[in-house]
This record gives sequence, C-alpha cells and structure tokens, in this order.
Amino acid sequence: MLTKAEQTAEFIIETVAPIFNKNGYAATSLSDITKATGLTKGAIYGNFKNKEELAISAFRMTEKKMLKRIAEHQSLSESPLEQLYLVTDFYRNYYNYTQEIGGCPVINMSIDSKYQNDILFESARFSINKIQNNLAKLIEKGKAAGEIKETVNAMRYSKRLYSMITGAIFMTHTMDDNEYMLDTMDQIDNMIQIELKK
Amino acid sequence: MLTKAEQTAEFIIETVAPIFNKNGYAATSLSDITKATGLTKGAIYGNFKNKEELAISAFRMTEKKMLKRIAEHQSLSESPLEQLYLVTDFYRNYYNYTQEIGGCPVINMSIDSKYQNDILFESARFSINKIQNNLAKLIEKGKAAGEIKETVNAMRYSKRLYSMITGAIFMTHTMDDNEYMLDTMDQIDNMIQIELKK
DNA sequence: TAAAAAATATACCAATTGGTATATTTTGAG
DNA sequence: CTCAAAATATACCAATTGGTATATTTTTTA
Repeated sequence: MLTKAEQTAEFIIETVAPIFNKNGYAATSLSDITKATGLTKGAIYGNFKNKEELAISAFRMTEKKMLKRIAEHQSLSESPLEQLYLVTDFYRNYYNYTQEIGGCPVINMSIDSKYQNDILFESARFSINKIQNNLAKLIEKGKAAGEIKETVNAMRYSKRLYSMITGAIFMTHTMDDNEYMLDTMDQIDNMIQIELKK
Repeated sequence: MLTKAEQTAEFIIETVAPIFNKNGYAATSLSDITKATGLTKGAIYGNFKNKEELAISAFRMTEKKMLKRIAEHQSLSESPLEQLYLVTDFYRNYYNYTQEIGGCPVINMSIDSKYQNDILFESARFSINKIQNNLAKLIEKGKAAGEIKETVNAMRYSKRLYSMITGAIFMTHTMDDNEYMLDTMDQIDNMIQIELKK
C-alpha cells in the first residue's frame, strides 16, 4: 500500500507533467505548480528536493507510460515484421494522444533543455536511444525469423525511421495537421514492404 | 545611411538572436540581454517596445537570413530539378551553420512558443509555409520544364520532404550526430531520382 | 486511542523579473 | 561650434521567482 506521501508525490507528478511539457522548465513556475495541484509549497518541497527534481520525475513518468504503450501495442503480434507495421500503426494515433499532454515529450524536452539543463537533456536522449534500439532489435529479430532481408542495416534503418517519425510529429503538432503523420506512416509502411521485407 | 539608433537596434538584434534561439523566450532575461550587449535597459527599451517585440524582431531577422541563404544556394542552377538537389545540398551543411546560432530557429521557436506566445508561434508557422511553398513551386516548375513527372503531387511531396528534413535536423541536433542529416539527404536525393524525375 | 512521526501549510526570505520615469550623454543639422 | 533632439544610462518600482524555517495538521503505529 502506498503511504500518503507516495500518493501525493504521484498526484503531483501526474498533475504537473503536462504543464512542464507544454510550457517548458523555465516557464513553469512554482506558483503554476501549487495552483494546478491545489497544494502549497510545503507539500511540494516535502516530496521533491526542488523544481528540477520534480521536472525530471515528471518527464520520466511520462516517458515510462509512453514506452509501455508502444510495447503493449507491439505485443499485439508475435511476428517482428508485423510488429514493425504495428509501430507505424501506433504513431497514426500519436497526435491524438500527445495533444492532450501538450505535444511530444521527447521533442519538447530536447529543445527546452538543450542549453539549460544537462540532466533533463540526457533524459530526452535516453528515451530516443531506447526507442531506436527497440526498433533495431525488431529488425534484427525479423532477419532471424526470415521475414526481413539479411542485407538490411538494422541500426541505420532504425535511425532513419525514427528520424522520419520525429519529423512527422513535429510538423503535425506545429501545423496542426495530422496529414503529415498519416502520410509519413504510409511512406514507412511502403519502405518496410519494398526495402525491408524479404 | 543608418542613424545611430538604427545601428544600435541592429546590433541588439544580432547579439540577442542566438541567445533567444538557444534559451527560449522565457529563459532569456533582460539581464541576459544587457549583459550580452553591454548596453543598459534604457538603450534596449529605447529601441524596442518590450521583450516580446525584441524576440519577434530577432527571430524574423534570423529567418530572413536563412531564407536568403537557401535562395542564394538554389540560384546556383537554373534547372528546377537541379535546384531540388541543391536544397538537399544546402541542408547537408545545415548542422554546421545552425550549431553556431543554437539550433534550428523554426523548430526551437515552434516548441518554445506553442503554449506561450501566439505571435512568435505564428512566425514559426509562417516560415514553414514559406519554405514548403517554395519547395512546391520548384516541383511545379520542374513539371512545366518537363524535368519532373506530371503525376507528382507538388504540395504533398513538398510537405513530405520538409517533414523528413525537419526530423533530420532535430535528430542531428539532439543526438549531436550529423549522420541523420546526411542519410536523410541521400534518401531524399534518391526519392527525387526515383519518384520525381521524369 | 494516544502519542510519535510524517506530511502539509504558513509566513517569510533575498534575488531577480520586466518595465518606467528621469537624468545624462551623445549625435547630427544649421 | 552650438544647441536642440535623439539616444542612452541611472535609479527606481511592484510583482514574482525558487526556496526555507517553522508552525500546524494529518497519518500511522503501538
């Protein structure tokens, strides 16, 4: 069972994560935080060392959720090739999901923290590496399963795909136009079929 | 001839633009600005209405320069198809250039301003539309010149290409790895040759 | 259920924020 | 070279910032 403080800490994180994600670290003030949570500074600082630690916790929670969602969606199939298609399928609904939380946490955090906060910036890079490695592993498994051409460079394709996905996320959010996302996912599906599939 | 004030205004903009680009609007303080310029608030506020107007001016100046660079590089050839290749050629050196000024102004501004400042956000979108329209026009000219397939949807390809470029810019800067950019530009060159070229 | 411990609220702090009124300096035209 | 106008510096403002010490309340354990 969670103690009262653990409950409160989680509540704060959940409440504050989309605010940090939308506004960025510097533009999110302690008063924004107390206002949104209905708590006082006493409660906030009783549960978190400072604003930085809270921002880190919030980002990590958000990313953990996101990674879990992708993993769950991937597990809809056992076949590595099918799982690749499930990745594009996942991102077809990504705009819908990320709109609620104020955009893509990885992109937002990278841009926001690059010249401001090393720990936050490294957290963003860590997420990217995780997703890319996951993608590369999927391609390797596809090769081992005889579904994907042996000649394919897994890491290169992983980087290529994630770069395209990231571009689509950015454009979709900035231009408020989901066509970027849908078109890019069609493009990737096509690449999978033409360039990856055996 | 420029008056003293006009000179000062330009000096302030040039000095301050990379600071805003790196740190974002909220994280750039008036004291950052006075420190960097060596001027006092009197000089700053004598030349700009407020911090917001200064940020807008700085972004517009940066983008104007950037657009001019692209245009100049494009004008190295008369052929629309060749000009498309010159676009990818331009972005092959983009990381080198944007590193100095603290990343891609359009991406940074979009993420920084989306939930903060409508005018700044619209400035970012305006830039994107300009670049995309330029790209679409190039494709249309290529069709008219008989260099590009008539069946190609110019705007769709323009959006597709710019989305890929943007993804590559983001990944290159975040991961400090220019391979994202180079690989994406190779990919686009390939698309031009296979899918666009007649 | 009483008392100790944990969690939260209150009241405060110095530093910094964006901005302004006014004093001083610099500029350029006659 | 003078002098008015323009440009810049100085000194100030209230509001807000992140953070803390302490008082109060709530939770947990015995």
